[in-house]
Amino acid sequence: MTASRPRRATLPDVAALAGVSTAAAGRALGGYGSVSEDVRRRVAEAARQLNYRANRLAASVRTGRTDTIGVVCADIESPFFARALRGISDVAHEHGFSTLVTNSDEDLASEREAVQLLLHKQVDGIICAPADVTQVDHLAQAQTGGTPVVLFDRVSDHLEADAVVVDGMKAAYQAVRRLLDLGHRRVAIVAELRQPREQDWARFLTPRTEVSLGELSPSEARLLGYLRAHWDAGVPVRRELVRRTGTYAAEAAYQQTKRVLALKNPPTAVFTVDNLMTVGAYRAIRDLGIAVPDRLSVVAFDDLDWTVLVSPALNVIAQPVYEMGAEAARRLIRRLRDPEPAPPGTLFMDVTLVERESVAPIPT
Amino acid sequence: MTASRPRRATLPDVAALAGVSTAAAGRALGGYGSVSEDVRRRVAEAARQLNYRANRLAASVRTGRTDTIGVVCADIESPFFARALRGISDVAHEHGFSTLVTNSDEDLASEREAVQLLLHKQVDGIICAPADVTQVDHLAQAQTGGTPVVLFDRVSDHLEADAVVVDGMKAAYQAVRRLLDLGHRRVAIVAELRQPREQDWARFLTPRTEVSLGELSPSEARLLGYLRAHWDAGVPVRRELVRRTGTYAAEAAYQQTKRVLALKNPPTAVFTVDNLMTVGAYRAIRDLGIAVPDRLSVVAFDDLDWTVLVSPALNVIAQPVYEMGAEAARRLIRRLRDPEPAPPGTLFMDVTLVERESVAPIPT
DNA sequence: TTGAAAGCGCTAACAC
DNA sequence: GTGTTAGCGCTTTCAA
Repeated sequence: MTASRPRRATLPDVAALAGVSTAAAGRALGGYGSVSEDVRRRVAEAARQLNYRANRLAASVRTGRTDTIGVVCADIESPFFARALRGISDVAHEHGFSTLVTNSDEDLASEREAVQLLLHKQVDGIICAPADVTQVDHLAQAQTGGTPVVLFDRVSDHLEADAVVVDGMKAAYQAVRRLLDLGHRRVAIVAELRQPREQDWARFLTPRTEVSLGELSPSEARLLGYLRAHWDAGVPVRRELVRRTGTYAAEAAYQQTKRVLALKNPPTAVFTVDNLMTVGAYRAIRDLGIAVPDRLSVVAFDDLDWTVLVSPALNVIAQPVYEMGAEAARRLIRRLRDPEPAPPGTLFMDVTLVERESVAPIPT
Repeated sequence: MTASRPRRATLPDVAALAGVSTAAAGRALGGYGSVSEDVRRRVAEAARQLNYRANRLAASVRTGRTDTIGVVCADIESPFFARALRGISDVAHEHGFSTLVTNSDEDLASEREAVQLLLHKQVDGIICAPADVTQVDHLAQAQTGGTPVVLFDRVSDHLEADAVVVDGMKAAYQAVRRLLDLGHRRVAIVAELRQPREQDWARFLTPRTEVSLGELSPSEARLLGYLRAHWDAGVPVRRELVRRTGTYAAEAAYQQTKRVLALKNPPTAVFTVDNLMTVGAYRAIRDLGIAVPDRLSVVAFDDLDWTVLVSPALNVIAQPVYEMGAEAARRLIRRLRDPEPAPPGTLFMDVTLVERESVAPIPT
C-alpha cells in the first residue's frame, strides 16, 4: 500500500491555518486589495508551513489574464531565433510576463496548430514569425478574438498588425551592388524560395518596382534585392546563378552550391540568404577547395559566431537580432497595457554590412 | 466611443446555440465521455459560428493536469540546448504535451525563480539542467509537491530523480588519453569551473578515485577526465595548462587561450570543454595564426556545425544531443503516466569521438 | 480592513 | 446518450 500523498494545500487551507478568510489570504499572498500587516504575516507563515503553492491557472481563469506571451518561432534551433527569443524574454520578464515558446519549422500547418495551442492556453498576446506571409488568417482570427499579434522578421500585407523586421531587400541590394561595383559579373545566390509561385517567379525576373515587402518571404525579399542590384547596375541576371533549394536545409544548399560552382562558367562571387544556406554553401566551397576570396568572393546574410573563425573571415550582413526580439516584445506589451493603442505599424531596423576578408575585387 | 468587443464565447454559449447541455457540449468538444453523432455535429457547428475558443486553463483547474512539461535550460542560445529542446518537444508533442521553456543562464537564483514559475503554472513535470548540482532543494521541493523532475545533462547526488547525461569524465579521459598516447606532453584545457570550491580544487589535483559524477558540474567532470588521463599515463599535470575562465563566456576563453599559448613553453594540444569555450579558444588560435595541427592539436567537446567548416576540421567529442532530450522527455512522461513508477535512475548515453583533421602526433 | 458569497469556464459524478 | 449539479482554486464584488 502506498501512502496516499496528502492533497496539495490550497488557499482555504492557508486561510484556515492563519485564522482568516480565504479572501484575506488571497489578498495577502496575491498582493492586491488591502491587508493589515498582522494578517499578512500570519498568512505568509501559514503558507510556508503548508508548503503552499499558488495556482496561477485558477487566478487566470478568474482574471482573464495569464501574463504570458506566446511566441511562434520558425526554427528555434537557428541562432537567429534563439537570440531573438532572448530579446523577447528579457523584455517580457522585465514587465512581469512569461513566454510560451512554440516552433513551426516554417510549416504553415504546424504554425496554425501552434497558434491554436497558444490561444487555448489563453496567452495575452502572440509574437509570430509567419511561415507564409500570404496565409495569416489564423493570426487575424486571434486578433479578432482579442489576442493582439506582433509579427516578427516578416511583414504581411494581409494582417493589420505591428511588425518588427529588417528590410531584407535593401540589405541584399547593397551587398550585391557592392559585389557588382567591384567588378563581379557572375554573382550566384543561394536561397530557399519555398513557394515557387510560378507567376511571381516570372514576375520576379522582370524588372519592376511594384512588389510589396508584405507579400514576400525573407528569402524572396533578399532575392529581389539581388535582382534589383543587377538591374540597376545593368548587369544581366543569369538564371543558372540563382539557386533555389526549395527547402530550408543546409544539405540542399550544399548541393546547389556544388552544382553552381561546377558550371563551365562558374560564379566569381556567391551570396547566401541566411544561416542554413550559408552553412551548406560554405561547406561546399570548403569541400571543393576553392580559394576565398581569390577565386570566389563570399557574402552571407546573418552574422554567426563561426563567420570569424573560418579563414578568411566572412563578410556578412548583420541584423540587430536581439533588439528586434526585444522591440517586438515591447510593442506587444505596450498594446496589452494600453486600452486604446495606436494603429499598428511596421518597424524597420537597420542592418550592418560587415566587411571582413571574404570579398575581393575582380581585376580589370 | 469604442465598440465594446463582445465577450468571448464560452461553453454554455455554444451549448445554448446547439440546444444541448453544457456537459454535452463539453463532451462533444473535449472528446471525452460519449456523445451522439448528431450532437457532436450541432455542437461543432455552433462552436464554429461563435468562433469558440476552448479555455484549457479552466479545464486544467478542474482536472489538475495541464499536459505541459516545464523545461529549465541553462542557456537556450547554446546549440546544445536548442537541439536538446527539439528532442524534448518532439517527444512531448507526440504524447500530447506542450513545453514551457525557461532559461537559467547557469544562475542558481534564476533557476529557482524559473522553477517557481513552472510550479505556479502547474506544469505536470519538469526537465531541468541544474546550474549547481549541489544546490537542488527547489527541485526536491517540486518533487515533494508531486511534480516529478528529470535531470538533464547533469546528475546530482542530492536529488533522487531520473537523469539523462553523458559521462563527461570518461569522454574527456578518452580524448585526452589519445593526445597523450600520440606523444603530447603539454595539453592545455579550457573550462569554466565556475565554483572554485577551494578544497575540491585541491582535491582535484591529487590523484584519487573517490569523486562522484553527481557532485560535479559538467566542466568539472571533464576536467577530472583530463586529470585522470594524465595520472594514468604518468604524465605530470601542469597547473599553468589548466585554464579556468570562471565564467561561461567565449571572451574569457579567448583570453585564457591567448595567455596559455603565450607561455614560454606553450602547449602542443588544447582541449576545450564545451561550445562557448571552443568558440573563444578557436578564435584565439586563429588570431595568433597558429598552425593546426602542425603546431597545435585541437580537440573540442560538442560537435557544432562550424567544426567542419574551419580548416582543418576539428576533432570533437559528439554527444547524442537530440536523443538525450528525447529520452529525458520519455522518462518524464513515463513517470507521469505510470502511477507506480520504477525507482529513478541515471541514463548514461554514449559519446562519439569524431576524428577529423585537427590532431597530429608529436614526432619522437 | 475584513468576510461571505458569487462566479471565472470548465469537467466529473450521478441520475435519468 | 444526455442533463443536472457540484466544485476545481482563485479573485472580486459588496456589505459589514
